[in-house]
Amino acid sequence: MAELFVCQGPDEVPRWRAAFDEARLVTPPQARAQAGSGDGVWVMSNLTGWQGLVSLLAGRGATVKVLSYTPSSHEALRALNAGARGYGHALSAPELLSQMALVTRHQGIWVPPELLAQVMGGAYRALGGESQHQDEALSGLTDRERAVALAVAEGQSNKEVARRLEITERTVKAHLGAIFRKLGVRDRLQLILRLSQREAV
Amino acid sequence: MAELFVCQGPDEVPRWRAAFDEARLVTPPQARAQAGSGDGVWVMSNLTGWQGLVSLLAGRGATVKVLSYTPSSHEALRALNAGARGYGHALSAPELLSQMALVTRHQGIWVPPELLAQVMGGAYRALGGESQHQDEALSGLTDRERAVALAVAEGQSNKEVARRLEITERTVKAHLGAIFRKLGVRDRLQLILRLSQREAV
DNA sequence: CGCTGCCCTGCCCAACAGTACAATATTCCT
DNA sequence: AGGAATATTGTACTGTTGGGCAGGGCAGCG
Repeated sequence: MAELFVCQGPDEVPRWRAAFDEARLVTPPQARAQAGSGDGVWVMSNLTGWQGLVSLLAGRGATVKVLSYTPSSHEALRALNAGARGYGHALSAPELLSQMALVTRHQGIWVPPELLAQVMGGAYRALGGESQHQDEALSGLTDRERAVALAVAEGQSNKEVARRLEITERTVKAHLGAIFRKLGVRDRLQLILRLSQREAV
Repeated sequence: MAELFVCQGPDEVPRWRAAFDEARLVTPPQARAQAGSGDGVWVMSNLTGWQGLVSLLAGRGATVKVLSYTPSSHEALRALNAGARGYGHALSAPELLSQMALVTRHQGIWVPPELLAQVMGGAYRALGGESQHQDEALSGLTDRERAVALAVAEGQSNKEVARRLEITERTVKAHLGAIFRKLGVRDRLQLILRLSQREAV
């Protein structure tokens, strides 16, 4: 039961020390040799062949977390698919790293909140969610809210939506507020990502 | 900060009591009225309109977990996509429920291990060949601009991009200005639409 | 006849986005 | 040496966005 950080150079020591002072820094070959069941392993995604390493260690029973300097939903999916239980930014705050460790140690999955919607959206579409994705997300909305959501998903500004629906900008905002709340997104950007990301059938 | 179990009949009381003796059993309408930010809510997937309820409560800041008598990867994705942070069997052992609560309370995702591989595998296969349209649009940009564009395309704010790339917000704006000019879009909304749509150049 | 849900609006405010007008540093090419 | 492109940051300004507070109108339901 150890905590291992897999990275290449000695300059690659972000804030891990602050979160885990008992941790050991190791190179990929060392990790292959040492890590075993029950260990917590952190792998940097800038290592060549990190996915293979993750698969190997995860298959051996280790709890693998992947850290990246440039997190993305695609990389997150690659990591999780390889068997990682956590994925996050390499420069995350120590408290966040501790949280990741806690969650993953208890059979949980940890992904940055901002990537979660995308990762889930991708996974959902992949498993036969098809283009019902939009309809389903929109089904909980009222008629007016749906109209606003669709217009915003086309990239229209509040002013343009207001003109199209012949209502005030204030009303557009009111509908948008309800949409954000119901769909659990924080702003129109996330709304667009949620609605416009579906495959070309 | 309360723990709520949403179900229809009184006969629907699995082993929750054992895991959370301070919990309250409520009906869907009561849940809508009472649950708020920070609350832990458990929703049965045999309720009609459970997805809407999950969206609503999750959007409100509650930590929602979905329980099913017939778990499937598909239903799990529906739950997570609706904003739930946990999904499991309604008759799970109390220790498992406690674990779910712990994990989800710390921003983690909890899904039965046997479903996880299925979910992730499907997602990964489907996302095999995505970014080509992106490469095309991004090819005219410099390295830095491309990094900014990709981050923005994920829905990140200027502040978040600045943190990720370790530069000032002002610099992010500078890069964005160049991106808008080169790609001929007026703002980040249009940028997202351009990068996330696969056809129609 | 109240109650509730949906729709519409006004005023106001904090935060964020985009840009104009700068300046400084580095690198690569002529 | 000089120029061009890139990367970085600053100050200041305008416009957009999201939302709190507050209200009006209309339909359906018990």
